[in-house]
Amino acid sequence: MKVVCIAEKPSISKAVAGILSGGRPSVRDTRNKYIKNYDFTYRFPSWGDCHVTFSCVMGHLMEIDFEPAYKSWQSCPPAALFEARIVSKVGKDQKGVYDNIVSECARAEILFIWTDCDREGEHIGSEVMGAARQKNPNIRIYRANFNNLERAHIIQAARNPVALDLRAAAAVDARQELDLRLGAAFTRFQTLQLQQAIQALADQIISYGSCQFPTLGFVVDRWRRVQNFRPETFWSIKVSYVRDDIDVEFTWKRGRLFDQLAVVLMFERCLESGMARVASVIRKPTSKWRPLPLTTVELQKQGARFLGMSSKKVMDIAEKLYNNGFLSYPRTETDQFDPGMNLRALVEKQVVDQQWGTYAQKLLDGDYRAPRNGRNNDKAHPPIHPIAHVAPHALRDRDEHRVYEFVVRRFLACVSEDAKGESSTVDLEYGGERFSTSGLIVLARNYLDVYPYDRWTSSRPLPAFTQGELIPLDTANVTEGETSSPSLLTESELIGLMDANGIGTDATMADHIEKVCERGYVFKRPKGGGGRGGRGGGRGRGRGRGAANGDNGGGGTGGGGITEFVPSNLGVALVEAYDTIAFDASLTKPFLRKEMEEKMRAICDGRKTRQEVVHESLEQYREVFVKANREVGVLKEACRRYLEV
DNA sequence: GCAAGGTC
Repeated sequence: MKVVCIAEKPSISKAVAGILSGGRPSVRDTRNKYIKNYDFTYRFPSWGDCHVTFSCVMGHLMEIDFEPAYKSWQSCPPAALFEARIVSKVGKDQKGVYDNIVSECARAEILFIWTDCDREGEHIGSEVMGAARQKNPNIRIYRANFNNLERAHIIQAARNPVALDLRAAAAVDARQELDLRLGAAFTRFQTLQLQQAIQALADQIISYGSCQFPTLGFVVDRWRRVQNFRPETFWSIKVSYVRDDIDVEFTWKRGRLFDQLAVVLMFERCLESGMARVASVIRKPTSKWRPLPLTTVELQKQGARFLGMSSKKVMDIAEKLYNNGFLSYPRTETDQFDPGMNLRALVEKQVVDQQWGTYAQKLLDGDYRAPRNGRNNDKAHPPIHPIAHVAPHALRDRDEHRVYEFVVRRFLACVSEDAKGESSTVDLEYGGERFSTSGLIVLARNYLDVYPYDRWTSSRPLPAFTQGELIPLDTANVTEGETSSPSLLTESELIGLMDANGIGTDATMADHIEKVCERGYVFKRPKGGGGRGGRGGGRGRGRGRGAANGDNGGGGTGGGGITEFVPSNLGVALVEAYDTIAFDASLTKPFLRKEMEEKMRAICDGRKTRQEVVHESLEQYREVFVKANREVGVLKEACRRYLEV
């Protein structure tokens, strides 16, 4: 019996073939330089002794597009793209991969699919199925259910083949079709209309996509909040008392109020009451939790915040480290380690390191703790962790080492003890008002010793207070302050918003951010560099031309500062126009994407068919499209206003 | 010349 196994990527086929063959597969080259065929024999309980060929694809095999007749932008009105026939073909550069599957399966009895166990993985599996049936329509098809590469888990998966989830594959089919139709129709519509109407946009592509537009929307939303910000004056009461040479400031429990008269009245009541009384003294143990296992989103956020790199750059580096076998797969939503994973063995690999080796050894000597579990599990990949130790000099690029170092420190922190401390809180009662101060003593830094990205330090020590004692305060004042302007979106915040709103996936978020820069919808600039407030802070900049501000190459290299996003005039105009045209269905809001997620879930659950979802969604999109066409004047007007000043 | 999703 011949069995052909196909994984989603080279690393998986290599790892699984290694486990099932007992480390001794024979290796054959294919027509793709990244892909090998691993041959070995294996006894499957249900199929007996088999000749196995283990190979893989590299992501999706097929791509969809409109029939060639619709290729030219002049060939049809954009609205026709809602009905145009779509064809599926072998992807560019995928011919060798495709042919390998066709020929390997031609003489096989069984196709055993080992793609990732997520929706896209089911879809890729269905593409592999199509290729396998090309020359062998009767081949039997199974799927492996696995979500990590632990030996026992893989063997378990090999012994218990399941069926491919064709509903999940159908859900992806629906998403692909809708993204293509909606994206292409609106891109052509906007581009053709605006190029012709506005000189400054004559040779610019004004693309629409269900991820790029909401990404732009986030940037513009925040920018508007900054523009519309007006400082407000607030008042508060502050009291202080010196004991043992320590000046202790107590803050008002009410925080701050925007009513000066009210604050003054309360303050007077305080003064009239004479002395303050210590209402309570509470000392209790406290701790600062160690971080969760590392996901892609978290890596990108922290990379932007602590390493000063763009999310794109962090991902590029992480992929490179993965391809060199230093890091595990960098695209994961999972923040729980599988209980079967041998994490101590991974810690052991780090004891040789100059910087954190001693710490790793301490973990092995007894400080090791099982990691915390987060709430996410994509059922396809473990959290990002180091696979091998890499000495600093082995990585020529300094940024590569900084990303590697972050992943290692994060991993070691995950399996450490929480930091421990003692907090003390002293509450005062003064003229019917409550005041409070608190102190912290860090008793055991624990994970903080290896994870400098978190800060937790002891405050100045508090003098001793006794509950019930009366205190003659040294100062008591009404203070005045102004609310301060929010700041523009940082990359870390943008990633957070995209994640929270389901815009893009772990693998694509950085691409969407890059895309809106490339289209000239938004610009990046060093945080704090642009000065804030004042109308026009972001307006004089960028004529909506293209990624102008010279950031493209080195996006935050040097490990330097944090960047923030400013919308271009074009970006602001687009958001404003679509908010006007159809606020409830604005294309720059995240909900189209959220609806899509819901629809895909409906297909997966069997509540709806692919056809039903596509049909009803197209109906809905067509309505928005018709409205946009009818009110194209609003779009043009907005662009004129912002671009032809 | 259009999307978003895999992966290299």
